[in-house]
Amino acid sequence: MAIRLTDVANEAGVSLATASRVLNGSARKPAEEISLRVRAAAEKLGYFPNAQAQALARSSTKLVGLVVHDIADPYFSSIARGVQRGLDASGIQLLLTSTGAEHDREIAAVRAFMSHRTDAIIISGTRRLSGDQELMELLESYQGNGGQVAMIGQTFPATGGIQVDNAGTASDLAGELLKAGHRRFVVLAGNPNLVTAKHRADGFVSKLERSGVPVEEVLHGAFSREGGYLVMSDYLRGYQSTENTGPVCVFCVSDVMALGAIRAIREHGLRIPDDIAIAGFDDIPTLIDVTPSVSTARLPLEEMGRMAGEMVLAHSDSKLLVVSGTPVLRESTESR
Amino acid sequence: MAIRLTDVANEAGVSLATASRVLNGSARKPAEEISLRVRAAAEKLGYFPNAQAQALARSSTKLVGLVVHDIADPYFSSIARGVQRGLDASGIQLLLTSTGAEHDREIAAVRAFMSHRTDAIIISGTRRLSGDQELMELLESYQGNGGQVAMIGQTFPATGGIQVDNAGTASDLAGELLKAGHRRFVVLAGNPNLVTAKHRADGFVSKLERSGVPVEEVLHGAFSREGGYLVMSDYLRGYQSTENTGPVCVFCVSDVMALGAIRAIREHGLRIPDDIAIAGFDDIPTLIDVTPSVSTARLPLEEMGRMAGEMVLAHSDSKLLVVSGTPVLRESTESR
DNA sequence: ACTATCGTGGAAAGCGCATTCCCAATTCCT
DNA sequence: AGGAATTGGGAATGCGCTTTCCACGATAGT
Repeated sequence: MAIRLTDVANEAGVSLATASRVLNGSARKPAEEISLRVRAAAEKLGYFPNAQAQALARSSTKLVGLVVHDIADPYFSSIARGVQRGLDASGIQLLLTSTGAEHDREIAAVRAFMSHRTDAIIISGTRRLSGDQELMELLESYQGNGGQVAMIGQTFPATGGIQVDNAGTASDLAGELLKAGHRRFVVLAGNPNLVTAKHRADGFVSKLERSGVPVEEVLHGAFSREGGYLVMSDYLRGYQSTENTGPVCVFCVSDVMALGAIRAIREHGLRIPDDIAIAGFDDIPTLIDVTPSVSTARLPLEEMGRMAGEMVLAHSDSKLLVVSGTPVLRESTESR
Repeated sequence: MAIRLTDVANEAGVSLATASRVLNGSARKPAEEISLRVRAAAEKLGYFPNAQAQALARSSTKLVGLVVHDIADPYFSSIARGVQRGLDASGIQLLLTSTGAEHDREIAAVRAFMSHRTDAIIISGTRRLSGDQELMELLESYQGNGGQVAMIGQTFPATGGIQVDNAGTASDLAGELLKAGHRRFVVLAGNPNLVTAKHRADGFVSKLERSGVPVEEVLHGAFSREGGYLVMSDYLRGYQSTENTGPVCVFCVSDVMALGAIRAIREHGLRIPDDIAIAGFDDIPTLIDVTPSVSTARLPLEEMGRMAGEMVLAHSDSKLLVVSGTPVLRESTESR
């Protein structure tokens, strides 16, 4: 069907071995004159190396797999963009899978990547408090076979990657909110089985406790826009901001949840931040177009993706990078 | 390094051929008892088929390539999610490349996909008025070798895909805006060399002309948030909404541009829609969190991606689907 | 001048799997 | 009961490429 290297070799009147040597990065460089002949032949015939065959013969596929929950979620798409950037120069292709946060599909994705013998696997999704056993074993066996693994957000002890200091960052954010004058807090903690959500909530809560301003309520729900919306709607049914205490400040463990919550607040006819203040986590790019501007803890999402990409390229034994977020207070938590 | 099919065959005490037959969808089904033995061996050894080798032996890679401008752009990430959905059931993997809208990288991406012998290539990016020759030839040769091609948005005559009726949709939107009472129009037309941008602008402009309400200005710039911001900022320097004519209605040829423009309007201290009205195109999911809600022409982005995915799976000779957008007027163009 | 090095191109052996033949064992038909 | 038709497993070939390993001529060394 397509042009093979053999055809090019014939056309150029050289052996297969020689053709391979000139067209691909071999250590041995054939003579200039021969090189030109081969290159000319390849050009003339429109030769494209068969990456599958190359992968089989060498033992590297030049493929890396990325698994995310949902590529249309700005959190993940920012990371994906970063990973692309990190891989860009090296001519490596990205195999992408959105799992919809379903555990089974996550595992299936990793299996598929293993089948495709990707040189590395990058996983950006939230680890669970329990039930990650199978995934972990899979990844360890993958690593045992020479595969690189980097996780973004939460890492496994054995795999390494980019670890976010969720608790510390949430704690910092709580501190800033206190400084800003807030004294009433509620947290939308998302799914308590996701370690990311849990660490963020816990970090926030314990900082406030240490400061003598315990949170009023910790509400659980889905770790999504929908979850933020529903839980917030529910909460608002009994909500009152009293004159003397001022508005409650709601901390959502992700910006996406915060956006859902904001929608709920609006529908309830309340004003932000006058009647209720709100803060998120991540600083997804979407926030730039939201009014009022929403307070959050900024994570260098794209950068994190890039680092993960570069990390797996480096082939160094799995490192662990810890990144912290920085609180950024905006209009949504302004107190008057 | 990893377990091979041969190992499984040995473990099960059968031939390589038999092992292959039971573990992969072969026409010939070995006896039940043998099948069980092989499956048990595979399980025990932790066998993963080598997709590269399979691809070489069969002649299909179970890979499809998707090229977009920027995966972090909600327009493209919506489409990407749709494509994933469309491919989901079939166990096909997605090879993703963001090109940053650079022509060279677009071509490089297609080349890479061809090298990887992807079964199909889906391209979602804006065609140019000129300079697409090379890409087109590449795709035709790819098709000649049995590859499926689907383009999303703008298609090449030879390739097929999901064609958006940009002109017609823009025209409809203009019609609605007229009905809503607007009489002064400006269009931020983006990059005039992108056929998508051009068709949208042209469709809008000509509808208004036919209606006897010619647009006041057509402004060009980058087809991006930045572009919308800059061009709008520039325009606003000389802007006045007079009492008798009411505010100008600015049509941006994409939502992303509209968001940039809105930022500019805000910074300029003007209110939407009181001082200036604005409409976009695409209805990207991001809009849901923007206030005031912005008018636009809704495109079923995710659906388009899904259709493209299913189209290339169908292996039918490249079809062409035309989709139209539907105008949806929201707060940003409310006239009082 | 003769042997000990290089430097270079070619032949051939895989990489891991699908698949076409081929052959032995059954089953079927008359 | 005997041969034909059928079933089911195994040996071998090839997918397109990389990479030893060889052979050969050119160069250098003493």
